[in-house]
Amino acid sequence: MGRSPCCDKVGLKKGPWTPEEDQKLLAYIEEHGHGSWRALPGKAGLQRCGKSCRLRWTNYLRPDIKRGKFSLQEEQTIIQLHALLGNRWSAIATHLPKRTDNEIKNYWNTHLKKRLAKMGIDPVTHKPRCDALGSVDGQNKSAANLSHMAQWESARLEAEARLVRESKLRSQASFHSQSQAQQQLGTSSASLLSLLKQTTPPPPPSPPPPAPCLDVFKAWQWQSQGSVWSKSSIGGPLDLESPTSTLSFSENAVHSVVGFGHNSTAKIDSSEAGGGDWRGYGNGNPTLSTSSSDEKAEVAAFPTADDDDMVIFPTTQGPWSPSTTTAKPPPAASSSFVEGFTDLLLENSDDDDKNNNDNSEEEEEEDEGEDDANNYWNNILNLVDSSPPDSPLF
DNA sequence: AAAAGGGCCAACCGCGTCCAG
DNA sequence: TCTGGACGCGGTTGGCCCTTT
Repeated sequence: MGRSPCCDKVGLKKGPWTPEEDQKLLAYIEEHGHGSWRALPGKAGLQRCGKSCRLRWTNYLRPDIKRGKFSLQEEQTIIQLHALLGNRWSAIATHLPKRTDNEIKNYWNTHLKKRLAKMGIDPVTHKPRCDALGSVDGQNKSAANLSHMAQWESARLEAEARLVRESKLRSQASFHSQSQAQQQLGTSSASLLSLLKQTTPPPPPSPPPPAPCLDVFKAWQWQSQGSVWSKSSIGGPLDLESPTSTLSFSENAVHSVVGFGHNSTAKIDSSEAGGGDWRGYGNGNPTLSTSSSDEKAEVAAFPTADDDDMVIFPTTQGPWSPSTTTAKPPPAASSSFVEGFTDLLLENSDDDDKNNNDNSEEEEEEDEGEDDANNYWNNILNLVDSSPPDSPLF
């Protein structure tokens, strides 16, 4: 493949932007919008290629860009999302609305990557490194469990995403095929979470789909009230009987735009869910839950490394409900998002993070190894739980 | 005080994807 | 269905600035 660079034309300026150029670009976009980037430079009187203009706008001139140091919360978000998404900076940036992907990427490469390495966590895989975990068997096992959970979840997501896509294709082919697809979805959920089903009553029969629109990714909803097994933000009784998945079909495909950290319901219209942009799911990282009905089971299930021993994570922050499954209690306190992870971060902060020392007073006891790893991944899971619904990934 | 080294960040490059014709 | 233009994304680079020697 390969296309010639858009700035091959002689006479086009490259390199740092001058204030005059910024002003021209700003003024033009404010008045006309950017429209076609290709055509913009000529209209705006800039000797730049459209790409350069776009970059300058999105990374610097855009009015909604927050500049300056990253807050601790932002750091946590980046790290946790990177654990789930990898180097998909644009996707990560959607969770930090006022930060650009470029900025996040730079910050990661220059600060966070090093800090994680210092913590003994591989910044690429986010797995604790063996040499840093200590030699205690329990610690190693715990780390193995945690990474196993993440890997299992990734695989699960990939499988479900694939099935959603397939179901969409089928639904487009014919109404009959659509029913088939749903059957497969149910089957998939059943197989993926069969262990879970062993300990919970079977879900009620799924009603026929009202429309061929898929509302995917209803799971991981933020529950501000802290109810572990709660229903979707729409309300209604809690369905503990359907821990399978929450892929639902709804009449109206809606984009629900809710701010990060608030009650959120991820909805993706059928075009996105089926034939649309699934790039974000390519590596199977983001979380997808499906259900056979409109019920949204607020649960994420992970096998441990033992695999015969399912761990059920409440996807909300709140008290663990022992009545839900035979599972173990949550492995670490997810209730303190900041404390656990922040301590980890601050503990390993470089000198350049001294501005965050407000929290350092809270650093007290630390259970090295297992607790750290638990906190690390639990916070990642919590973050997924609270991910913004308008993200292309969740 | 000057040179060297490293960190940081804005900008560029090339590839992948989307979409209209 | 195919093709090419346009855009978006992630990796990389160049150069400024700060710190260290």
